[in-house]
Amino acid sequence: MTEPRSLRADARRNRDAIVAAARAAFDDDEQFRFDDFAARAGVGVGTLYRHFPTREALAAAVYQGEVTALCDRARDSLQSPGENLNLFLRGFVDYVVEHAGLARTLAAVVAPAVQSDGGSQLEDTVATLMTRAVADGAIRHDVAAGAVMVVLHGIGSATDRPDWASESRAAVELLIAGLANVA
Amino acid sequence: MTEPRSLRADARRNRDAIVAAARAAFDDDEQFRFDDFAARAGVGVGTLYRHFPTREALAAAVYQGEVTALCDRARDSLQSPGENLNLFLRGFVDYVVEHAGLARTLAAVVAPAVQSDGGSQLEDTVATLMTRAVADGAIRHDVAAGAVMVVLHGIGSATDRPDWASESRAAVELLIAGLANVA
DNA sequence: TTGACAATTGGAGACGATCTCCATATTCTC
DNA sequence: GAGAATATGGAGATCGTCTCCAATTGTCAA
Repeated sequence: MTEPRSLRADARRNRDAIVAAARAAFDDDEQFRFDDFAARAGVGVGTLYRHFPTREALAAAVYQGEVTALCDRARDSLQSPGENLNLFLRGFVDYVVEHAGLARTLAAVVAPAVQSDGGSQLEDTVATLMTRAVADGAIRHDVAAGAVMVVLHGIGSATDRPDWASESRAAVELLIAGLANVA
Repeated sequence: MTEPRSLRADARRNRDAIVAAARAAFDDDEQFRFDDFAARAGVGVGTLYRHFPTREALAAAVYQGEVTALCDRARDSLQSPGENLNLFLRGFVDYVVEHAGLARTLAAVVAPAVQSDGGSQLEDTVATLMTRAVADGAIRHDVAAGAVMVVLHGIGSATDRPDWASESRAAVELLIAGLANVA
């Protein structure tokens, strides 16, 4: 998914160091000049720019890692399809709430890049969970994954609201209620 | 709400011209250097900076105007409280979809400033509509306006999704379904 | 191991956007 | 209409972004 093209050992090391440094900085909600990420990762500016031509590219790489971690959780659950979906949605909020700084930064920077890589990974996971839940009769069949994504998007980008954490949880419950099969 | 402090006539004129120019530029999704807004409004850079110290401040002023226009609609409706709320929510999506460029720019820039002015105006409107709908037994009583705000936030900030418009409409229907009183 | 070649690096400096400052111009008050 | 208060504009300082290439480091065949 990332780059099957083999990177020279030092290049890969530097790349990873940069992503790790950026992740840490984002998570702490620190504000950095783009060049500073280089210093922080112990590499030169040139290196930073070769690996990540733009701030968005860097954010996308961090985002990618986060999303993968998040989606991996969806596989381990042994509940019914309906419960599975609900657990994933609630887990999503918990994760995002736990990493507010990260969410804030990523939401601000990553939007356009998201379509390409990690965005679809998240969407695929949601879509799969929903398809199974529909087959199980647990949720309505007439709702596309995209609608759910829009709500999740809101959770990720409303971090500046004073009462964001609890409101986000409430929004997910609202979402789950809306999805429920009322047949 | 904006500034009760009297501004000199020329100052007010310039301020308005800047906001109008910015609104137009945002709506067209044009990308501008901050200084260019000055030229566009026919004023000097200094004037721009005095009125709007930051890009955010300018975006917030535009946002403020938009939100006011939006909330004014809520007053004219003569339906039942429940229908009223639904109409407002659907109207919100329509408006935002209609002005995607504006939404995109504002969502990207305005986040922190939103709390102060226009943000609460929107939230107040939603809260009022919800309170009435609850009183009328049309929607659940256990959902705070904040949860709805988070969803609306998602609609405003997911503009980069390829199928954003229809997904946003679907998200609102999901929201309305979730709010429905299932008693 | 070693030499030759390719990939990668670092950071000085060019570039360009942002923002400050203040002499001048406009509006307001009496 | 004079003086005080307020607002203006844009030249230039400032500072973050990004390019470029000589020097370094990793790779691999012999």
